[in-house]
Amino acid sequence: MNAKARHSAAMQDKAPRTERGRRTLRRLLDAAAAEFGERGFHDASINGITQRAGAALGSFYTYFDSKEEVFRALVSHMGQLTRQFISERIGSAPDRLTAERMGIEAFIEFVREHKDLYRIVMEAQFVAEDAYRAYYQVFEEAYRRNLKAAESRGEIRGGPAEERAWALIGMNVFLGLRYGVWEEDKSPAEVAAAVADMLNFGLSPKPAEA
Amino acid sequence: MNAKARHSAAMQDKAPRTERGRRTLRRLLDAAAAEFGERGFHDASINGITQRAGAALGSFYTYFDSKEEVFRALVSHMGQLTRQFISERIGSAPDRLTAERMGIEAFIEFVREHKDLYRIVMEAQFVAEDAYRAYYQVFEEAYRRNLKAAESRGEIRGGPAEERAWALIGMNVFLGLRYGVWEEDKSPAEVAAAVADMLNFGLSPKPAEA
DNA sequence: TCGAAACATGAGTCAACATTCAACTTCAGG
DNA sequence: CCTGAAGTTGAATGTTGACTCATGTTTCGA
Repeated sequence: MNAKARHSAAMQDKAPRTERGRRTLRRLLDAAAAEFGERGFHDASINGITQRAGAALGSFYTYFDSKEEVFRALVSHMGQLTRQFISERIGSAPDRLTAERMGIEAFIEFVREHKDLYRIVMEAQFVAEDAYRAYYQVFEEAYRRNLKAAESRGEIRGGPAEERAWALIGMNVFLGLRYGVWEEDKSPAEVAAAVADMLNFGLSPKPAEA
Repeated sequence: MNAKARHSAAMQDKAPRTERGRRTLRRLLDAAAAEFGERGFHDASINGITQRAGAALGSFYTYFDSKEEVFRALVSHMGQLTRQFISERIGSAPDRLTAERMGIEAFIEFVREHKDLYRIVMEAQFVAEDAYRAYYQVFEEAYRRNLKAAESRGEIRGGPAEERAWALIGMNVFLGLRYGVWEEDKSPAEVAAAVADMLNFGLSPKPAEA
């Protein structure tokens, strides 16, 4: 996916045309991720971004229309990275329940490796709510599809896919926050195994009615 | 819980001493909740708050030291309201699994009635992270205690309480966001029932091994 | 080699608040 | 009906930082 497509229509005119331009854009994007991740949207400054990127203040506006636009670009970028990483990691799962456990493990690992971008996604709820909703909407749809498919294969018990999807997303998000961003005191595998057990068999000591 | 205790040591000197003062403080608090809830921390202005409260700009500083301080006061206030509401609602539950379902239902209802305060809590992650962590820490501890107790009563299968607690918190948070804040297209009871089934019996079509 | 398109630069502009403060009002107790 | 503590007022201050733009430099096709 190239820069032009990634940043949508608003960027058409600002897309770099030379190799030098592409390098500068990349540096600005990396710098912005670091700046936003460390200081949050409002405390981040364009100055800080260009400083980190080793570019002049004005250069920022050669590639972006506003502070919010880079932010949105980063949210969208994170969405793609995440989906790609997770889907690669759970691709080898023999069934949905295993996929669920591997997904949790992979997600926590991923968050640890991309704390900056992850904080940006979470902050998007307040800076670019539409981008935030879109981000999770995509996950919800994927989850729904996967749950339906697994149900029809008999891998899981039948039930409403939408509510389950949001519940699973919430679980992942908070596990990522607690064990990925806040503290790394437990291994992702350990956390995933613990939660997967609850997810597979439930909390009830008695099995479900037929 | 009175205003002095609620807003901690930092407010000692600013506590109102007369009835008139208490009324103004209350108006400012309500106005601040509305302003922060609607516009977010950074777009909210002290001017907007005092305007809504029908007070003068300077009066704000008679009761608060800074913009961030009211914000923190509101986060803490929301924590108390939430815990009180939920615990009242699940007080009558015969067992933990029922409590879990009732808790989800109550939480979604509560969020619907307090959208402003709920957005403030979520935004606290970026405005006052310590307050945000403290908020969820309290829930985690309560969850852990409840899960342990239920386990020892044989109401639920044994397992790691901490990971389960964070998973359950995440579920509730996202269900509250989706079905409480974003869209009210499903009844809280419906959502709670759907998720409680997954929580009780798991997704696996086969029961857990002994 | 030349010219134009791309790109880079950073001082300067400008509006938006958070916060302060000195003057003013209210009101209860004496 | 006086006095001082409590509360109210909003103009003024000061800072901050996004965004502009005129000027300069680099790249590259012809």
